[in-house]
Amino acid sequence: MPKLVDHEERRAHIIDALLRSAASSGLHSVTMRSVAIEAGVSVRLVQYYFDTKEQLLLAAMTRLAARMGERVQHRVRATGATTDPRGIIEAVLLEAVPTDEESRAFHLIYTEYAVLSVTDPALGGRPFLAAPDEMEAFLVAQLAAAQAAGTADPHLDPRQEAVVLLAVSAGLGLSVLLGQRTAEAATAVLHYHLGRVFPGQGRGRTGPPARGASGPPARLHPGQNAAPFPRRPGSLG
Amino acid sequence: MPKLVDHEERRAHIIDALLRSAASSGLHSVTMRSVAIEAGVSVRLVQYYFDTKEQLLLAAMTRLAARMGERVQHRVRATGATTDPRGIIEAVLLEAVPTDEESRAFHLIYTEYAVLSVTDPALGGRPFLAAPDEMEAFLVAQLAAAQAAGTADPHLDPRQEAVVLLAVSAGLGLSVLLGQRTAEAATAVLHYHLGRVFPGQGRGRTGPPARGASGPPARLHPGQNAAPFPRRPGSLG
DNA sequence: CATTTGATGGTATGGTTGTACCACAAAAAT
DNA sequence: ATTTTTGTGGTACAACCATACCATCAAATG
Repeated sequence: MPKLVDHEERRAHIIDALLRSAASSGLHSVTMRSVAIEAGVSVRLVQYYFDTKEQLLLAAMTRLAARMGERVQHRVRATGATTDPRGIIEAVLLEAVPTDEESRAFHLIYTEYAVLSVTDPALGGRPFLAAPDEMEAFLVAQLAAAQAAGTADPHLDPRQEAVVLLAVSAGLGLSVLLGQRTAEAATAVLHYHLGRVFPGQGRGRTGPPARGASGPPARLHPGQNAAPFPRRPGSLG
Repeated sequence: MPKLVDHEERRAHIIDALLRSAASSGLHSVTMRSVAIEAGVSVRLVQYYFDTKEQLLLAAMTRLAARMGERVQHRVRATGATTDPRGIIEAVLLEAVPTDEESRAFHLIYTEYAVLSVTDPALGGRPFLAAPDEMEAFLVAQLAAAQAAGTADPHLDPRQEAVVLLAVSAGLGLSVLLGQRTAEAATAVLHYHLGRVFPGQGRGRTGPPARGASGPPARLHPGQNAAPFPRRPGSLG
């Protein structure tokens, strides 16, 4: 063989370029050319390592799903204690709330892929079916453990509550992505809700809220965008 | 003036064609031609009533947002009683869960628009900013009323709880859209959660759940798609 | 009756996209 | 030293897209 080239490394490099390109102007606007330019290679090379655009998009989606798993794991590990169910659950759910620009870009592309995979048969949602299933089972186990330890409300149904938690997390994350809420507001709401699931005296409020003052305003002023990230002048065509 | 033509009626007809086209193969794949064909008119006519594609998409989004409001109102009115907060809230939140193909199509396009509006500056999310704000204020009022009437848990913070409810609704609806959950499972989870907010003996369970049997399974078998709607052979290109 | 004007069809055009094809260099294999 | 193989660049091509332009028909107004 002639030139020694690590194929996987090259593929990863190109995929990263795609993700960067998609982060700035949307997944729908990525083209073979834009990816090639972003990666600093010729279009031919993108063709060489991923025969078709479909395969490139598919590979990027797979990588994205894998990275999601790493992110959650990393967050849980960063919590330190792997034994406190509440901390673990909080870490897992908070991953869905984009805080800085990096995580915002990540979740934006992830969401775009998810929505795209609904209509595009080539993106049969395999990577999106496995992850939530595992996540849900994981949460069920953590909730049950917390109940056994006496920290979680024993009245809860772990199965249903796990689904609720996942939905709250996804819904809040999406609202932040859409600019309806700030990341801080979403985080506060998530903490509030966890306080209801874990009624320990830690964070949860037990008495009724003071009238007229119920924490930081959960929504923004109308017309004000929560996410002042730069919006490129754009296509839509 | 020559031919008598109701412009608004023509525009509505074309917009409906766009929505139908988007429902079947995704918003990203709608083109002037596809809309014209679906509407049974020439491309020139689409140009005539909406000068540019951008304006067409914008008009469709506006109509979509308006229709969302009508849908929620219609659902609330169909409940009959406009005085029972729980019923009203339940109706509002259930609207986000697509049950039949029609509502699935509607919510799919709505979601596609929402995601698209993040990256596309021409779709500055005005229609998506106003609706959730109103919805949230509405829920806050209903929750407060329910608390005053003694049907809702007085420990709740109406502001935060309204955001949680909205997030649960959106998250569940999205999961159904993505084929991760059936509409029935999502509805069951929503009922469960409302039972926790309204701890009356109506639906809510008070005791701890029986071990190993916690209602209908909230998730599907892996690999099985929750929504066997026809997926057209498709582009992705 | 003439003419203006709104509604419509058809077609041309400039640009973009994904992909196929051709060429070539360099290193390994023979 | 020749041949094969692999990585890379450039370019051509067919399809498609949004849009601009040209033409026409019909109706209402003068």
